[in-house]
Amino acid sequence: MATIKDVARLAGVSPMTVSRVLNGSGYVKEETRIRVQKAMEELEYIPNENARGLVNKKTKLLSLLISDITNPFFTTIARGAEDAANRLGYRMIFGNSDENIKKEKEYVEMVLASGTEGVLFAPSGDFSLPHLRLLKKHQIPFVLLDREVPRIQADKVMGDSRTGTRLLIEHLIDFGHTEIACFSGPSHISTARDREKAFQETLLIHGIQLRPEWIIPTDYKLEGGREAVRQLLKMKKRPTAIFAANNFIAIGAIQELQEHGLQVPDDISIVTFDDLSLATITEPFLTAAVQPAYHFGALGIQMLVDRIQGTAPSDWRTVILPPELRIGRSTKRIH
Amino acid sequence: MATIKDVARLAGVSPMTVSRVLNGSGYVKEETRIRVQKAMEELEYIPNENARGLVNKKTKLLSLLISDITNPFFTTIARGAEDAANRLGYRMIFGNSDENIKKEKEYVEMVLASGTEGVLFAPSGDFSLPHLRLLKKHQIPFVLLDREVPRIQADKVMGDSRTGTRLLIEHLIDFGHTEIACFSGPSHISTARDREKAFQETLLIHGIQLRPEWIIPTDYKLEGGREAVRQLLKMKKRPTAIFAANNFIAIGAIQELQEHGLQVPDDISIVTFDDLSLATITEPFLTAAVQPAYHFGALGIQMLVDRIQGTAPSDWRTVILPPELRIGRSTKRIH
DNA sequence: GTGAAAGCGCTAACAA
DNA sequence: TTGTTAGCGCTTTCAC
Repeated sequence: MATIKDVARLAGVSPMTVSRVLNGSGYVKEETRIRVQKAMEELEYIPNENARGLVNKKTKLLSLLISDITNPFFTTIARGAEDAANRLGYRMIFGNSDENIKKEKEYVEMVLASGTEGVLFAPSGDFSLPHLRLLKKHQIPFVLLDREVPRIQADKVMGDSRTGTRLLIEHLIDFGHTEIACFSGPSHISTARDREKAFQETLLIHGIQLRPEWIIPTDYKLEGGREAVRQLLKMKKRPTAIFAANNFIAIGAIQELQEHGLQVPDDISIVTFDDLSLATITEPFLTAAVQPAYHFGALGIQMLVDRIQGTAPSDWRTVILPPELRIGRSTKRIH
Repeated sequence: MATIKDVARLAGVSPMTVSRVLNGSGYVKEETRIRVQKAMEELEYIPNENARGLVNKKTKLLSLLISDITNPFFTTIARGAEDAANRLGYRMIFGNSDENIKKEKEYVEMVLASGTEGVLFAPSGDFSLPHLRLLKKHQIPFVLLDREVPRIQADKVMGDSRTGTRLLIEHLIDFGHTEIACFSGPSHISTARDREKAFQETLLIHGIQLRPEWIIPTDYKLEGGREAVRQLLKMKKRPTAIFAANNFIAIGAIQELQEHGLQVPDDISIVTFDDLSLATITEPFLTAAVQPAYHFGALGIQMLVDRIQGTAPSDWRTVILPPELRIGRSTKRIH
């Protein structure tokens, strides 16, 4: 592995001159520059970023921490983030916390240890607070993605859970449903709280009686949706529709319903947040409040880089990206 | 940001002692160790991995280069890789080459610059050769994933394109199809070549006449499938079934067919390699040769770490993971 | 224009 | 059991 010294020796200059050529800093005679560049190519020299970072703290490295790499919502965010980062001259590393606070901690420490200049952070939930505090303490700028964390000041790119939920529930009401269950996410995740609250509000506004036993808290995973269905099926009275707080819950629910011989939408309708992008093979199956995931990522990186380069306004910015109602085949008009 | 010196000062020892506590190397009096650990906690000390890597070349960092982060096949690989890496005490960074040789090059350089100990590499195609040579030159071990690259010696985790293709085509034949088109991938990708070849062989074995115009080369993306359909629809004679070389081609094809008023499987059947995991909402829609993506990743990391730690056999190993035929609703019996 | 010296945070090798 | 010295690959500062 060639070092700056090897290049210097081959080019017959000092390491310092090579460094100048590398960084385009200071004055270097055109002739010397060319000689150095030739030497770099010949040795297939690649500057050691660790060493560079050690000296000048500019690693041109950003991190993206997402909470579930198997969820298309987050991988699409990753794509948006990556494209934006490359456009702005930054490299990216990705970490997957897997909705797991311990893994998240490890990644935050790894991020700190790696010399990242900034973090795009999709927190696993409220318990992410200490991790964010840690980033603050180490003066690493970050942008919060998708989920709020109480008691933390930061730039944020958020969805609009309230509007999305309202659109979905009103679509159900429009289709004649008044008996609607809510498969909610974990209460330590802000979007889960917001969606559940908006669910209750929307019913209230439309004068629909709320049945507390139909609000089933679960997690944002397939198994959560399955478990919620099992609970629901034990009850005497069943709803005609389900509002699932995220895509995985919806799919798990559909799978479990299926296994119990219930068809969507014939036996029960279902709506959800976020789609599966690719799963929309023919017409979209899931009726969903679709969020612009790619823009979550791209915008987040933009804000992060603004903050790193000091071009962001001094007060924190929150951008809210609205969801769009996309009607699929998972909902059916009744009555 | 606290350094090892700060910790040393607070604990009243030399940096070297702190280093020993950190690494569990050498002898440290129990009492001293505790004092140092207290100091580390108090300062929320996180060792700078760059500096460590600079010294001892052991960064405990692995890289995964995948060719399309939006493809569930690859994200599932990522999960498998990550789990295995964590289990073995390594951290991971992910890079997405986006099937783009230029981006791939940038990532390889970034990987080299980052001090990664090894790379799990899903090459974008044959043109990845120079990048692999570069890794060799820098003595970074790597394991090739999913795709072969001619003229390179390496450990490999591969699928079995031949068997998978045969299973799919024979399923079609079994369903009465003899007029089958092949939407092939780019010829610079080994799996695409293998699948196309296996397609031809299987037809031959079953005495089915090959129609060269029905072999349509395209890329492994949605748009590729769409474009292939447009070409197909211009022809006088249309097949009753399509063999798509990967999942994205299949989906793009289905979408485009749909837009031309053709239904799958009623008007045309379709089979493909790899599923979309989540897209299998109810029963699986796509009839597919499903590959064990998670194991691709997990096994790849295992082999990589074996190589890094010198516990691998001296000659190169190739593991072939067989696909499984999963019959969905995208194929229909005819005659 | 170019180079020498010093140091970023850490650890291997050697001393004590 | 602990500390000192030197150096990983690079850049900053200052001299020439």
